[in-house]
Amino acid sequence: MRNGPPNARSPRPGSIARVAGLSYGDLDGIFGYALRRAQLAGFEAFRRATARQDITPARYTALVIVGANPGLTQSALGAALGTARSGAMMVVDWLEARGLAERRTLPQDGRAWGLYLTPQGESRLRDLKRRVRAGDMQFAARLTPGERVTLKRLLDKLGG
Amino acid sequence: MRNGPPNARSPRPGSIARVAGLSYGDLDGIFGYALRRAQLAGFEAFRRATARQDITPARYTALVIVGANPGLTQSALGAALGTARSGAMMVVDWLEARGLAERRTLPQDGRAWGLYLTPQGESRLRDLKRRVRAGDMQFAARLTPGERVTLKRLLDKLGG
DNA sequence: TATTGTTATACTCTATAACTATA
DNA sequence: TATAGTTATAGAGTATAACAATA
Repeated sequence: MRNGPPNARSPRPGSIARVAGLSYGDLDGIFGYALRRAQLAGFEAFRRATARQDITPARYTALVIVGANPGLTQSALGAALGTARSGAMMVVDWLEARGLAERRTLPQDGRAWGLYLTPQGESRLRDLKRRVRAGDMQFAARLTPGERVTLKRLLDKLGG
Repeated sequence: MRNGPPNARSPRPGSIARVAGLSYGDLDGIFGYALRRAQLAGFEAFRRATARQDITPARYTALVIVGANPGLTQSALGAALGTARSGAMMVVDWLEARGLAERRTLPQDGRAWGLYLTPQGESRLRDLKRRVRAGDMQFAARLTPGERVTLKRLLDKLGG
């Protein structure tokens, strides 16, 4: 059963704090593992920044991308999210059910929908952007400004 | 329906290659997003390195940690994996069903099991370590040696 | 009382396949 | 025939709660 406030996300696996006295063996030599740990800390920062917002990283990503690419099709959104069409469908259903986005027919292609944020979606996105940026800056504050620039450059080399 | 070879993992969401001509808006300024992209690339490297092995990052992590901490309890393993006891149970069931690990009674505590790798588990782990290390090095080869040292240091500052 | 392991259950996410309507 | 969207279904992963045995 859920124990959080209504419409809140269930707690993330999130904090995998190191267990004192435990050996992590080879894992500490694997970049993939270090990336995973850092990314979970980033998830946790996102979760804190969007607490009681019923938002997830995937939903936030969809909001940002639709906002930045009005008229986008669901297939294109699915490609951007790295998910199948059916997954994009569910995200768009979720956004539409909350009045944040809408599907409009496209004159040039009767098969596809164009996706657009509603005014409430735009407003909601502005608020979420503020929260997420602030949480992300707080998360990255463990690094110096120079380290942040370096990290961003190296991550982009690895992840595109 | 599954389309891979028997016992293979289903394909990861994995490659979220950038969609040409799409704007990613604010996402490119968020460390959490860059971390997520890089980590997915790392997952993909892990998947390639362990193809047709029916292994997952979580199972591999469990193997390494049990191997490095013989006699570990399931609760401690769950804490290391950042999962609930029931989740640790399922991983251990999986390892035990394949003869890779075993539960032994602990004289000092009748409630808990001690976890140990079997000889097959040790052997399998040695092979997997070779594969994972090689895949990880290939993945990180996109960086210079100096960049790799720097990245590891910065990730550890973020993820513990 | 608290903790360990266990079981049962529910929920989320995602992939797959089949279907329709358009191209 | 190919593609966009839709629907239904299945599987993996994980959290929660309740329980028995032990501390």
